Amino acid sequence: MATAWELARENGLGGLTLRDLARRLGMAPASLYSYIDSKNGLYDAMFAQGYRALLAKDAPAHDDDLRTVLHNGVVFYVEFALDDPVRFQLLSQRTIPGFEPSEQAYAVAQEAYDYAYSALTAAVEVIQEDLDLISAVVSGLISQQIANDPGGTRWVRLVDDAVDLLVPRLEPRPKRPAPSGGR
Amino acid sequence: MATAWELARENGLGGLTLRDLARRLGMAPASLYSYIDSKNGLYDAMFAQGYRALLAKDAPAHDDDLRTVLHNGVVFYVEFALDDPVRFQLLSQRTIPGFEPSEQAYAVAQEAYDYAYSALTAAVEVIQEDLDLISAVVSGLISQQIANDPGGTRWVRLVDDAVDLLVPRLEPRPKRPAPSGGR
DNA sequence: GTCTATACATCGATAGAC
DNA sequence: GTCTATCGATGTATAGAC
Repeated sequence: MATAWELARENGLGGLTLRDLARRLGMAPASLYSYIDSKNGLYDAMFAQGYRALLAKDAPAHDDDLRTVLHNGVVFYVEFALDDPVRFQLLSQRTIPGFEPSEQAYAVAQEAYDYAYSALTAAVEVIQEDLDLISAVVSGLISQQIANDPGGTRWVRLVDDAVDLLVPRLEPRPKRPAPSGGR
Repeated sequence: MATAWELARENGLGGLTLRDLARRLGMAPASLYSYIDSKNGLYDAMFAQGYRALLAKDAPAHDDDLRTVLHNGVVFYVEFALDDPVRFQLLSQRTIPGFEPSEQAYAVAQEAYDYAYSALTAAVEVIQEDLDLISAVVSGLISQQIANDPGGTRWVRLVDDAVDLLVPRLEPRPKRPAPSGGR
């Protein structure tokens, strides 16, 4: 798996070939089929592993201040994505023709997203549209950064501005701790 | 070109093969090389043609109201993108391994972006960071829509909300100081 | 079980005849 | 311009040695 990621980073996600992988592992290409059932099976394993890496990353501490929570959450995910653009491409964009994550792999993805949003949903009352808007803004920053200024900071440095955009929309609905009963 | 787009829409951008293209055109695969120099050359021609299609699309009329200008502009580009998701993938995402638009094709892209932003830049004073933030939000909405709810409206229907997010950031700096009083 | 060896269809691309 | 023939590389798959 590590070697597969390595090659994907070198030659692009779609540029990954089983023959290259076998060569670097010192194996015959056919031997790979003892570990994977197909190339898409390899992508599927990488997909799940990618989201497990997100789950393994230390989430920012929960906080009372909405802006802090949102800011830390956005930075958390942007860091994760830009740390390995190829991984982001596999996890968040549908770019490999014919590849569809399996049900099990998709379940890991779902769990990871819940994890990534946990601090936010704990801090304020949010509806699905809020999360969708946030995901659009954040993934937009990341994908523009990767596609149009790889290795640079042209869009990453707009993270604070993006948070400023989003905070007012979420602010009017502070979550009440519910002193008596509730929950 | 039309047949190439047709096949790309059917089999995905990366699923386009010269053999399929030749077969549908009733030619031998090798004959294609009288018209293109390589498969990436074909992608390059499609890239330029895609942006020429954006330039050919009727831009929304300029308007005094910032919100209207921004809203129309966002709808203008979102419509263009979702009208042909494969085209959006080629034009705005770096998804084909080894493909890099040529200098000429990139010039068309630049011209198209100036065109797409013309109404906005005419209405208010904007800096590069404003445009980058807008492009991130808009492309984020589009790519999330295509990747996670193809054919649906889950993210498209958030266009108004996205505009609401952006307007306050652009508002405090009206371009026309207004002859003597406030507008 | 894991490997080597090999086969097959398809891919982008080239050479050369007409 | 279009064709046939062919190349090396690729994904996939099977047979069989150890």
